[in-house]
Amino acid sequence: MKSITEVLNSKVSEAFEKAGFDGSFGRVNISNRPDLCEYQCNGAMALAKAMHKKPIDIAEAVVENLKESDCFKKAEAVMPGFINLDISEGFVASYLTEMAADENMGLSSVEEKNGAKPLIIVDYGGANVAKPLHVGHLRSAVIGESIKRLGAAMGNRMIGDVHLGDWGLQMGLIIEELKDRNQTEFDLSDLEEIYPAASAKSKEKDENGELTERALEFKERALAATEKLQSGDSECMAIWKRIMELSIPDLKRNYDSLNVSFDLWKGESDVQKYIPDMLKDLEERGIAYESQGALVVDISEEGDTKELPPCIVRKSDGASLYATTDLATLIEREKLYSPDAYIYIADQRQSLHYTSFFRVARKAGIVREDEGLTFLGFGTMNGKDGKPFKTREGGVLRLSALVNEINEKVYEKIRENRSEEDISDEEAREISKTVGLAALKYGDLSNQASKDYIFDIDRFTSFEGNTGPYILYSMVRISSIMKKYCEQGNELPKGCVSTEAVAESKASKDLALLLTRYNEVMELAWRELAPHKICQYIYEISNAFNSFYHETKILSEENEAKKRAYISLLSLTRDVLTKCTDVLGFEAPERM
RNA sequence: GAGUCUGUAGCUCAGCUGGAUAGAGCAACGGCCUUCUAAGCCGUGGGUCGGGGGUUCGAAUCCCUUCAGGCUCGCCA
Repeated sequence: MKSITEVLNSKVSEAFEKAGFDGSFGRVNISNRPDLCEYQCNGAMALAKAMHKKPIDIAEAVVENLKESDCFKKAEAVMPGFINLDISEGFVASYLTEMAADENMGLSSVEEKNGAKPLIIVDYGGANVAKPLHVGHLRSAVIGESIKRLGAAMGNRMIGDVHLGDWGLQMGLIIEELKDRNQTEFDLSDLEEIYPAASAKSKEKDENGELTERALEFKERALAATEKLQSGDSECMAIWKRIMELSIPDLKRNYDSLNVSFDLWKGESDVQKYIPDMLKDLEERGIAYESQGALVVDISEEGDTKELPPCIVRKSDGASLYATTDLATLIEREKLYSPDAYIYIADQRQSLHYTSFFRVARKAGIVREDEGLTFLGFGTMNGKDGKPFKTREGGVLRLSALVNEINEKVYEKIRENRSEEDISDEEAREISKTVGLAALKYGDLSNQASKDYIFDIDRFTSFEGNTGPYILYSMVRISSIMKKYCEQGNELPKGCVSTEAVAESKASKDLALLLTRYNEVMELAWRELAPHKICQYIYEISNAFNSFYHETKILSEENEAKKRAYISLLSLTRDVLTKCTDVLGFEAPERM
């Protein structure tokens, strides 16, 4: 279904052409002066110079051709040459009716490529086995999940891969720590304690800030153990398997609590087998060469503002590193899935790594020319002081602790507002989880992904204004009305929004106009990989709905047809909000 | 030093393919619960869009310059 802007564009372009002007100037925008009009076209002013005409004359000539259109309620030319447009209620209603009848609510699916919808792999999460998830993993999980869902909503076939860090030094550290403790058996709670202890041991420093001998010795052993593991030592492998057995279900639980899920639980260990051949091939084809003992690939390209360092694909000690694994992963994905595009979601600070590894992938022909490689870098989560987020004690905050803290605050809030008889303790706890998650995710996603942002628990849980709970609250209000409407013995109207409902008041028209923009907002958010645009959109819808709600008595409306018309408008509002929040990765409770 | 990103109200953020009076939320102040959930609604005050140039009929938005801050800069991930 064409977006409302596209429809208006074509109408206004036609009017330009009919008046003898270039139709491409007939582009419309949402008005920045809502007091004057709903949409505006500024093309007459841009055109005036080239035509050597007064902008107002052009505008007036165009407006003459718009007067008859049943799409516009008002079309007027205003000095110096603005074309101000109001959309007719009838047109809005018919657009919304078509939208309501469409299974995708007017969202056009992406085009097929080679007979199938595009296949896109999203690489996010970045969890490390044996290390608990901490707040640093939050953004990747939340943004990645949203991008994956958004892509799917647009009709793409999306595959989310957690891309586990399961083959690195942390394994060696744990193996050696177990040895030091003479321990062979361990469970999850042991593991949660062992890794931090081992990590601390390897970083132990003396009063001068130098690593202690014990730390150096321990780290050396851990490196050796990692090496042993990677060469398939059976004892190390056994421990590794046990760690994986314990850790992966735990990670899944953690991600579950965030409503985040992955289709693939692949890790670095899965792609080790591709590395020797890959490096050999790179070297034989002259793409990689030795430099200072390491194997590197030149990645500089014309147009670079700065000479980029080569990408190291094998360390001078022969070990592999980040780029090696990422390239090998790409080889495996090509072999297994051969997708149309990749989206990597990671900390902005890794952007150099991604440009460099993308270039190697292209240069080596690991991915096809037409295959998309996109890096979406996110900014740091800072505390109120503007510095990277830490606990009060200065440590890293576990994700689970953060989630619990938020849920607890939401619970308190519910108890402030609802009594025990009203909402049972059990239900209140359930609702806290749902609302808390929305607070957390909306707080994150409503900021531009690429920017740093201040993570302020107090603000996110205060639930006033532009927050996740506000959105949910609006949805709950709608649900409540619909439920009562059905209890009065009515059936919910399906797929028809009447002109009467749109024209009821300024509030209803505002709401209706916002709803017409659903498909273009989703398309824009997808094109720019910008979930915050969806947040902004549902915030505007919530505002418009609440204003409407406040001034319109819905259930007590005596005119049944009118009541039904209101309900159909609210029904579509709820559907749009539900779909948008679903894409953002949270949902509304039945009540709150 | 080089590259890169950011700088918009007291605070947190939108707006940036140039358009008419720069928008929200929080905080401050004032109204609205016998009526569909007040986690709400309505209103008031608050801004040299870091500074300076330039392009343009028109700049928060484009270009140059300058200041301030963040981040990155071959064997960590």
